[in-house]
This record gives sequence, structure tokens and C-alpha cells, in this order.
Amino acid sequence: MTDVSNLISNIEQGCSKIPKKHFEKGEVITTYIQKRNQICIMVNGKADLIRYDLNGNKDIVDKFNERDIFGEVFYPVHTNNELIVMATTDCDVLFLVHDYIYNRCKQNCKFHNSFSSSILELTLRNSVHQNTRIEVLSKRTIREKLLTYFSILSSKDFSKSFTLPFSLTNLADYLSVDRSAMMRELKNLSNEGFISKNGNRIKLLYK
Amino acid sequence: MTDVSNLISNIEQGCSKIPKKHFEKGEVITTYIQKRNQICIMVNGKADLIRYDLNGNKDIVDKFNERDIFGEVFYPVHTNNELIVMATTDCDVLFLVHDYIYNRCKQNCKFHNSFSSSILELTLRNSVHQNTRIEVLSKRTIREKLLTYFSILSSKDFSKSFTLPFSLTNLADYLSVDRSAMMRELKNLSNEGFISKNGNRIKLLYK
DNA sequence: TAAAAAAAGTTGCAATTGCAACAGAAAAAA
DNA sequence: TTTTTTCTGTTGCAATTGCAACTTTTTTTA
Repeated sequence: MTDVSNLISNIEQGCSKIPKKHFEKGEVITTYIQKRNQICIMVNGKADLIRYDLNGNKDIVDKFNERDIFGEVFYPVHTNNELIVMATTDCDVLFLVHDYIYNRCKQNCKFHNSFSSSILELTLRNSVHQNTRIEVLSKRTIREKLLTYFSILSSKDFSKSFTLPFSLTNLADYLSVDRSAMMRELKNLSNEGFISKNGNRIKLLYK
Repeated sequence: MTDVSNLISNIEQGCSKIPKKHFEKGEVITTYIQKRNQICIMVNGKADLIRYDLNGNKDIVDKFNERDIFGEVFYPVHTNNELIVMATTDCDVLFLVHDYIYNRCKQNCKFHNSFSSSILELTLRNSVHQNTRIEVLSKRTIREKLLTYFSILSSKDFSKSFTLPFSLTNLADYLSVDRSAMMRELKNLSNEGFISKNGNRIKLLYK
């Protein structure tokens, strides 16, 4: 599979002007409502996809990192409540219109031929992440969620030891469980000799 | 967005011979192990993505329906245990190789130009389904999972009444909760006047 | 570098959930 | 049409979880 950076520069340096915008931390990058054909690419920085429910509670629906692809094509809004993408660090974002993939430019240039391939690659990469998350979320206990996720990280790194890609608070969000309950379960796993833990570094002790 | 059937016939009737195979219920369609570039399209029929864990327990990881796209590109195996796609009804499946998207045929024919666009469309559609499932799974209680899913179905149908797309047993699997606990919660929702239920038909009574 | 904010860590308790073990209804297969 | 299988519905009980309310540590910002 082609390297992600190459794909992005491939898209950036295409024949047509694809707008790249800069955002400061806290700024709204886009909203998901009747922008159905919008595809965005995070060139660098991070952002959250946020929904405010009827009671005004903030709900972080998704998190985007450098090189992630997002936009309403991935998440057609089915309710009245708007979804907002908000920068959590300073960032640069490419804005593409999905129709553009079909309505190729007149020249039928080499760029257009590889354009949808590049978008496809990024989308497939996104799909793999989604499947991983679904696999983890579909486990029924916190223990199983943790062990499933750890096992995936372990095989990615080809090692029984690995560093969590985010803080424990964010890990609880990723697993969609109560943080304190997760901490309790991490301690249990540690006490029962399944894992050892030092900050964000985990070592699997079984098998 | 282009109609899914058109996309599939677009792919099927392309310039190159894309193998379409028929499977009887219970046959193995493919395995996910060292077929990293395989993309499959379910033309008709249904299949399950199955994993057997170390204890030999069968775990249904995903379910594919008519018009779904699947294959190891969406689910690179990260563990030793093989994933198997097994037909749950008779079905017809297209087998594509992902590399094919890059290595275009010499003629640079019209087909190849739209090929990756079609795959992209199907993949985006898949992504939308995955996001829906993640949204539902990330709710912490069975009640919230049910109400979130019902709200999505309701807005899809533009109606407070809708029919569940699968059996209650499969609904419990989709939500990844114990079936009997889900039945209990459905009864509670009914008793408390939030919903009314008649077989697979649900009516939302709130707001 | 001091102040503020975010993250980590802990615990009791009540609510929710999974599990097990049923019985009856409906659908599919023989 | 009978048999078999799958699906629906129910309940008690033990285990797990979320919630609330803290303290301590680490990181960020002013």
C-alpha cells in the first residue's frame, strides 16, 4: 500500500487548486449539515467531531489526527443536531468536493486518473481503523475491551510491550467506558498478573 | 450519490474479466490471511465474517449483505487466528484485486477511469454504516444503544414508525449486548411509554 | 516559576448487565 | 404435515459498571 504522505502530496499538488486552510486551536473547521459532498483531509494537527445534544451536553463523536480523512460523506447527519469539527491543535486541512471525482477536468490529466485512487486509499485506511474500533467496542466487558485492544497494539508492534497511542483518559473514551471503572480494571489485570503497566507503557504477561 | 446497483454492474461489465463465483449456503467464500489486496463484492446473498478463538468459540465479527463490499483490505488480520467468510445463504461474489486499481490496463480505457470511483463509492457507503454502528456501540447503556439506533432508523424512514431490518436476536448482536437483557430493556421502554412494539415494528412515542 | 488545567488514581454504592435456565411461538426443513 | 430448529419472551442472581466525589500528580499556560 502506498505511503500516506505521498497520497496527500499527490492530492495537494494536483492540477486543480484544492484549497488548504489553516486553523488555530479551538476554531471550527467545518460543520456536517448539508455539505454532503465534502471530504476533508487533515494535513497536520488534530480535531474533534462534536455533537451537542438537546440538553447541551458535549459529546465527542470522533477524533481526527494528522493524515485522517473526514467530512460529511462519512457521516451523513441523520438527526437535527449539527455535528461540528473543532480544531484541538493548530492545523491545516484540505477541502475537496466529492463530485469532483466524477466530474473530471477537460484535459483528462494524469492527476485525475490517480485522484480517486488516492482518496480510496485514505478511505480504506479509515475503514481499517473503524473496523478495529468496532471489534473492540463489541466486546462486552471492560476487561475484554482492554485485552482485545492491547492484543491489537501488541501485534502491530510485533512485541508484548507497547506504548498506548493516547492518554488513559482518551483510552476510556476510545473504549467508551467510564474512566474510573477502566482504571479499576487495569489495576485488577495488573494484580492478577495479566499485564504490567508503567504510565502509558503496557506489557502483556500472558501466553 | 450514484445508485449502488449501477456501481456494481459498472464494475462487473468492465473491460477486464472480473471473476464472479457462486457459493452455496455454508461454503467458505474466502479467508482473511495473506490476501491483503483482496476486495470482494457481494452481488447477492449474505455471509458472515467469522473468527474461531483459541478455545474454539465461534465469534461473528461482521455480517455482509447484498451489495456490501468486504475483503482483507478492510480488515488486515493482526492476530494468528484466521478470519473466515462463510455464506449464510446461496450467493454470488465478485473478486477484485486491489493492485488492479493502480496497475491500469494499457488501453487506459474509460472503464478504468471509473473503476476506482466505483470502488470508492462502495467503500464510502461501507464507512457510513461503520460510523453508524460505532455511534450506537459507543453508548454506555442498553437503553441508550436502543434509543440511538431507533432514532437513526426513524430519521432514515422520515417516520416515528419503522420496521427493524433484522430479528431481535440479530439486533442484540448488532448492539453487542446480551439478548435477554435487551429484551428486558425493550419491555421497560415499552412500560415507561417511550416506545410501542409489535413484532419487528417499533413506534417512537416521545418528543 | 507560579497558577491553572488536565490527567491519573482511588473508593463506596446503586444501577445495569450478563449469565443461566427456562417455556412457548414461529419459521424452516424433512 | 410432522419434526426440528430458530426466535421470542421471562426471571433470579451474581458480577460488572457507571456515577459521584475525592486526592494527587503531571502538564500547560500565563
